[in-house]
Amino acid sequence: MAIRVRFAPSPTGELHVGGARTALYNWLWARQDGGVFILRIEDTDLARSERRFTEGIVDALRWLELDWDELYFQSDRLPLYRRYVEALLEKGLAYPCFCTPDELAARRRDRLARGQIPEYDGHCRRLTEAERARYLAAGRRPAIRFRVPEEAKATAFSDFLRGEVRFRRLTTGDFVIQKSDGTPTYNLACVVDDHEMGITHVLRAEDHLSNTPKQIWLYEAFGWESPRFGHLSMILGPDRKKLSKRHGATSVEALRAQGFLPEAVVNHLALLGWSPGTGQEVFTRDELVGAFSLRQVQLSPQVYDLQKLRWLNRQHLLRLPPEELLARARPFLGGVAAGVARDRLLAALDAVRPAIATLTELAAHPDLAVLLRPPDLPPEVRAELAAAAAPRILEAVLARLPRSLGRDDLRPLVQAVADEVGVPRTHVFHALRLALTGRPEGMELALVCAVLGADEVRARLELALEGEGRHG
RNA sequence: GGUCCCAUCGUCUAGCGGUCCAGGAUCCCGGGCUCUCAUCCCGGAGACAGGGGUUCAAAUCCCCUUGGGACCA
Repeated sequence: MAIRVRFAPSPTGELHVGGARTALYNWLWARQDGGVFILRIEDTDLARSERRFTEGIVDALRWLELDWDELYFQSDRLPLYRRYVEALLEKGLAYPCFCTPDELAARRRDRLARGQIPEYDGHCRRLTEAERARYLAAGRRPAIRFRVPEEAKATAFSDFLRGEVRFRRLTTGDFVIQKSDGTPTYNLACVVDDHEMGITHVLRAEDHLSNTPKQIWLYEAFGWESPRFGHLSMILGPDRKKLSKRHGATSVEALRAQGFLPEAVVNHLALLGWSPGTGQEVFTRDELVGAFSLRQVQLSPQVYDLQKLRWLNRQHLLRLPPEELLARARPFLGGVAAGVARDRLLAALDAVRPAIATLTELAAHPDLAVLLRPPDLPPEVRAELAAAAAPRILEAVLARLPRSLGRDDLRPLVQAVADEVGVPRTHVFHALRLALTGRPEGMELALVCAVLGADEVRARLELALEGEGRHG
């Protein structure tokens, strides 16, 4: 039977890299297994969920091209959860709890002071009908708690990534499954949905490991077969703490804005906690679907590292066809590319790409601006071009400039000019570079000339000489 | 505080009892290529947390300690 897996984010923030990795691993598994990948938005916490986050997460997953087969919103399913809570109440497996947050907090302090575990003390476990009626009459809205069976306090399950996980005892007592406002808690909604949706394997991060026993008891209370659970490691920041906003670019959205390619982000996330064992580092999405295996996932937490992402991004950038590179770079180019002919743009982007790691760097690279339009020559550059042999060098280049200037044509030309003027070849390169680009460093000059073309080179040289005349 | 998970170069990892004085990638450093800055190529530095076992043999298995993380509050 094919697997049914899901990714179930809460829309309380942007999609961060940890969530994205969980989504990716589920997706890879489903795709290579011919299974079903379900996206479920866990938006029952009305206070913390926001629509814009839902949209952001969905956008981010689309951008990563992690397509889902089914989509659900828990907020559409509230009556369902209530019905199942009702069923537990009827079976006596759950009960209303009228304790207020203040009362709970006070009693928890008491327990702590006496050195006891700060679990729920079961205050409302055995209320009589009369007592319940009195609370209701007083206007108290009850939460619903799950009655944890004594024998369930020690429980174990087989994690399909970690093997046997054994909990010696529970530390929370009867836990809430429905809040006093009638909305379900995470564990309840999660169990109901995983069952209703026929989830076969729950592949999620380690932060849910300690929730698993509670969910298993719920499955038992409902009389359902539970899915199999597997818990991935956490992704940490450089300080080895759970990744959060203060670590900078931790959301997929932020990575996108910084000019990372989705295929690079996917590649990087795949390698963060998984290894093919072959030494291959650069993967296309299809290659990942073929190579990925849960047997090779690392259980220790990993530190998120932008360096490796940058390197991978560069590898993927280098592999893009020029047309595709332009399409990807477009949103980042802004005014730099305004009014530039398409062919020139294609050639310029292609020429600059070995020098950069991200699309933002590409757009901001000085070499790119210089290839797209003539530079303003700064005063010190003008001065240098007016001094010594520079004017003679430029004149000589102009005189020998061929009709078309390929990448291999510059070197002989420079050599000839050097011989003619009687200066070292490097002086010719230097003067030419200054005149053409306005800067002392930059990409290979022959490439600059090839991209610019003979006409543009001539125009820029004339401009430089003219300027020299004016200021000389 | 309790419960659970984890432990190989700074980082991501290979290694699943002998082929490991531990391999790859990234980062860093040096050299080469070169008109410059990069790219690229070559080289270098850099790790089995500690201690006990088990075994002819342990990075690999077990235990303890230490460390890191998560969850419940």
